[in-house]
Amino acid sequence: MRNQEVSRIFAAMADILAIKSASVHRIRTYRRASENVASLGRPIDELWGADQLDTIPGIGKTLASKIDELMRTGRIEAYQKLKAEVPAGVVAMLQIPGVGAKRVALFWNTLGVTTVDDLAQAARDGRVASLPGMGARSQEELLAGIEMLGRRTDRMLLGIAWPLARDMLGALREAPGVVRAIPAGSLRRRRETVGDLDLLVAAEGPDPDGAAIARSVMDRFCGLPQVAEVLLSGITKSSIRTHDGLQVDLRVLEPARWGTALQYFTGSQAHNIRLRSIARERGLSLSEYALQRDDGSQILCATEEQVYGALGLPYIPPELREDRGEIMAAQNGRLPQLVQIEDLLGDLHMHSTWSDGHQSLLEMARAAQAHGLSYAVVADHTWSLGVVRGLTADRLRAQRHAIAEANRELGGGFRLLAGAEVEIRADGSLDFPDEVLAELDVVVAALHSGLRQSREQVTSRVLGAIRNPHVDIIAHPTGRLIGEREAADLDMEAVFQAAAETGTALEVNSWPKRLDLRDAHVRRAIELGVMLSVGSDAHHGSGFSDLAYGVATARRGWATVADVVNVWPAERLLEWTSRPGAS
DNA sequence: GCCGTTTTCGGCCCGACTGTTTTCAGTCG
Repeated sequence: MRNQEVSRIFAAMADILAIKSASVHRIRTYRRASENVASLGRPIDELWGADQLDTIPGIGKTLASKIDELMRTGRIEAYQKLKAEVPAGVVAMLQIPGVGAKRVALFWNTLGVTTVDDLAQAARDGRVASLPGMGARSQEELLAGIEMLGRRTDRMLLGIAWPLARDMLGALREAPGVVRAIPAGSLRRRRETVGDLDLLVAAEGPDPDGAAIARSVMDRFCGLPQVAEVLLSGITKSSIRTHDGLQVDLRVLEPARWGTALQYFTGSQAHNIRLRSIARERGLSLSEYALQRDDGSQILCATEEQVYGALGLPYIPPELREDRGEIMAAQNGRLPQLVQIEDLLGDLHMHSTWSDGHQSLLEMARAAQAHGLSYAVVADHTWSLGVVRGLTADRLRAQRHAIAEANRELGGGFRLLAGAEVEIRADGSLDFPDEVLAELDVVVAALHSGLRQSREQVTSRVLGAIRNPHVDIIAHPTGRLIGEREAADLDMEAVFQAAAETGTALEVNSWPKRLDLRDAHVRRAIELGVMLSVGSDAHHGSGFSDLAYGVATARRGWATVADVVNVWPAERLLEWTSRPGAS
């Protein structure tokens, strides 16, 4: 799987071309190609093998031939040439906040600096301030930016960023004149990680242009307890840095322009560029403030539906706005009806104090019920995972009695189903024999060890589990932990095909750190006819709220209710687990 | 470099903020 390698090379080529002052459109082409390859969801090697590289959006003849060259020879001559032209240390200067390609070229060409350290020294010597367009102030900013490089934070998990945004917005809602306050940007699109937060506030007040109200909201924002540093503060836009290093941008606008503003600040950039092209075709110019006709008259949009409507499109849910075909789907009336959190009737993956959970069966059941579910599968770990007190066959049977008792206690309003999160062991076997699995309502199987095995080994383990007639769901299939652990080196195409054949569901695990399957895999799985289970993996009653992240990930993969098994009532689910060939 | 109801050339989104500037260039999203 060489998607990341191709993506990285194209991004690097874009950087170098920018420093060389190539056409901005050509540079953008490389960046877009880089992003599209990274979010492909299937191995680029396969597309290459099938001579289908040109089916990737933004990949034409030239880039396809470069990928082909990489696959055949292991290198891209044009990339090697570019790298030889611009020293790596010069390219690295692009990472400095406030420094773009033009300034990098300026520093390199006039000061002769070829590393960030050299550049810092030049700034300390005062040589930067004398450059055209630079001054004492920008020299200071440059040094501060270089300083920042060292303590830059990684992208933040969705599950951490979301509550942070919620808290900040809660405080802003109390400011006078604020009528709406929500997160925009990648957070609203529910990307698995976010690089910054974009907050959007609609405010109105007594003064005609709303400037005083906007100012007061900005002041409140810059004074929030989370703020470590104010980066910039204008009348429509302010940026701060939080104590944990996350940049947060706030925009304030009038309610009448909410639709265009929300649409614009939600992005993605690629989606917006495409949308604005469509506007141009209709003689309109789209900005965050309005749709403007050629004669200068404006169409104000208070809702996003109006924005899309004016462009002849239905509303496109934020999770789809990545320029991955959603606009064409919208034009053709083929947008998917995405699954919603309210559609989930059950959760097929939760734990209790019987293994490593923190609450009893009854407590977990009541928490699930409080989250709007009507059933949940008790899927505690099994004995091979000794560190979490995994269940032996005897304890598993004892647990079934406890589940029956809990169900009596719960009355008819909620139902616990008997299951287990069975280990797929390093040798490929499951840690319970078929006759034990056959006694369970739902069997979840998962990898927890041996994740670094060879592609052949680890893939064959998962395929074996999928083909076991008792196994209903594969939990967190790739085992990745975002920012901590790479996914196992699985042949995902083979996994999807086997799961589609056997009717085994693949989980979209809702833990913010997992989100596994990830969005691109969800989309590919659906294309191949795989059923999904959005699982909370809750170890505590509060864990069911993570389902929102799992649903968001499924939505980013274009999942509808028809693709998800836990939208079914318990009876239908049980029919499915006892399907032909299943236990 | 890509792409096509503007179709093989000539387009390619739009605006805020900042600093160094007397009208703009660079960066960012």
